[in-house]
Amino acid sequence: MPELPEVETTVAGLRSVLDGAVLSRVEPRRADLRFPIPVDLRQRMTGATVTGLTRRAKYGLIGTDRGDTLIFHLGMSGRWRVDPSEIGTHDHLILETGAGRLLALNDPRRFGFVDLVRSDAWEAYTPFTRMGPEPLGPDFDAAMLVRVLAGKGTSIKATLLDQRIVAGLGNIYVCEALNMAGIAPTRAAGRISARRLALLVDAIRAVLSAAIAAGGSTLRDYARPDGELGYFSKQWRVYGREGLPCPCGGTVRRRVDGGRSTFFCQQCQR
DNA sequence: CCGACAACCTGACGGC
DNA sequence: TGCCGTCAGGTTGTCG
Repeated sequence: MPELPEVETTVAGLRSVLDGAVLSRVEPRRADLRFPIPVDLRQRMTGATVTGLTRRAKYGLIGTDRGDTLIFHLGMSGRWRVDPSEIGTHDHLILETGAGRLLALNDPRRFGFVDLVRSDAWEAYTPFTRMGPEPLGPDFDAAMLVRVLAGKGTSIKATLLDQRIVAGLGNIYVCEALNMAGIAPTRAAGRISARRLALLVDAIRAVLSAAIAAGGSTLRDYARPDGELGYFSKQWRVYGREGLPCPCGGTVRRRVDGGRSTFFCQQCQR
């Protein structure tokens, strides 16, 4: 489930294999995922040395010494397989290092994509120019939320899923954070007190940090050959738990908003 | 301004 | 066994 924590642990896993490595083989296995794979990707990346990996929102970035940065997005079902025993149907991009390590970008649904940008201009990459701050970064705080949510009639759930407000949250962690903060998902974003928005900021930071920590300590990394859920799924308070108890003692409910499931507790979320 | 919905895809799972 | 409906982590655009 690639939301911010999964991309973070994925990038950490890739870093241990790729950072400083030479890309001896770069092989797209098909012409497109959600969007076309750049036709010159193989030519531009093959033989390059990886100089660093980072994450922005739900995007991973792999920089090279040629001034190119490979950007990837995992969509709904994407993941990197590390040293797979064989290349499978949905392995769409293969990377091999000079040390013989193998990485395969696997994405059955192909909602993900890869792209190539000049490293000195990655911030100008279109998706990034419209994006809100990193939820774990210094620019995301209660004062900022108060400012951008003022007057908004949109539900707080839809608002937090809007990457222009804050970048990296998805359906799972929005449900979890709203439950932790005791805020009903349907509440109008502009009608939440500054005090409760401060609790929401804390909740978002806490749930993301805990998920990253679980990925880092128990999963080690999200990039691995199998497709098991990360350990953090065991810690879900409401997501996927319809009919089961909320930590407050209430019962978790499910509703559908804009075609997506929302899990929440009527007793403690107002 | 806001919510609903479709589209892009494949796979897993439950019911019969 | 198998068929069918439903659902799934994201994003973007359109419509009313």
